[in-house]
Amino acid sequence: MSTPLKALGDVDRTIHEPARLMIVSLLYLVREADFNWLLHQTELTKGNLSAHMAKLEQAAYIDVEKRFQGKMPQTLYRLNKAGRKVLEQYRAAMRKALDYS
Amino acid sequence: MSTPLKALGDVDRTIHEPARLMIVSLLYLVREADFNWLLHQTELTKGNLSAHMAKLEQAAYIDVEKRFQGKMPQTLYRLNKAGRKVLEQYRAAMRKALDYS
DNA sequence: ACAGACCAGTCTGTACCGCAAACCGGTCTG
DNA sequence: CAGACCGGTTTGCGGTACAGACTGGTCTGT
Repeated sequence: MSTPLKALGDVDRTIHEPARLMIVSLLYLVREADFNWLLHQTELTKGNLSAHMAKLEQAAYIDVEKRFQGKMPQTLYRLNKAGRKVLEQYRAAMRKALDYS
Repeated sequence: MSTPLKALGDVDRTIHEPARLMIVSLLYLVREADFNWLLHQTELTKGNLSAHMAKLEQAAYIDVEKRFQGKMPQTLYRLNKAGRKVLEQYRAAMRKALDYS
């Protein structure tokens, strides 16, 4: 068993990144969101958001659905089971690590 | 006023880095430590630890004292006022950001 | 006295990463 | 039909974490 502080050594870097932590937390709360909604919530640039979403997809933490809303393309994101689990573990680990006198 | 999640956008990257968060938390708790003690506590490599300490020093979060312990060189680190404050703010921000249903 | 192991760190090279701006295919407006 | 706008992706750049090689010096054994 390792101490809460040492556990920081192996936090999930994919989620630890602030922008992605924000995104993943949002998805955790809303269940589904499109690119633009995330764009406005996070206040990231488009390029930046796109890159982060790609990373989350590659890590297989989110499911991505591309479709057309009328004639305009739209991308939908959902946090999947793996993503939800990783976030919960991350939150627990961080809270423990930050919780001292 | 920004929501706790949005506040993630401007967390202090110097402290957010897991290795450094660990170091700074340790220093917060012990008040003073030398290189080797940190080395063993964190299980980082020497090069890595050295680089992190340099960064913390450059950010002016720690005070560094080089001296000799007998004939061997020894470096002592202490978290200064700025460092303590930044850590406290970071902890508060992270707890808020991670605290939702 | 000298060689080699060890010690406390620092320096260097590499691979990755976050970021914004440029770009792209397509749609809407005048 | 030209130019603004929309939903994203790609590119280029600067910065960063990391491990391993290196440095300057001390200790041990013979």
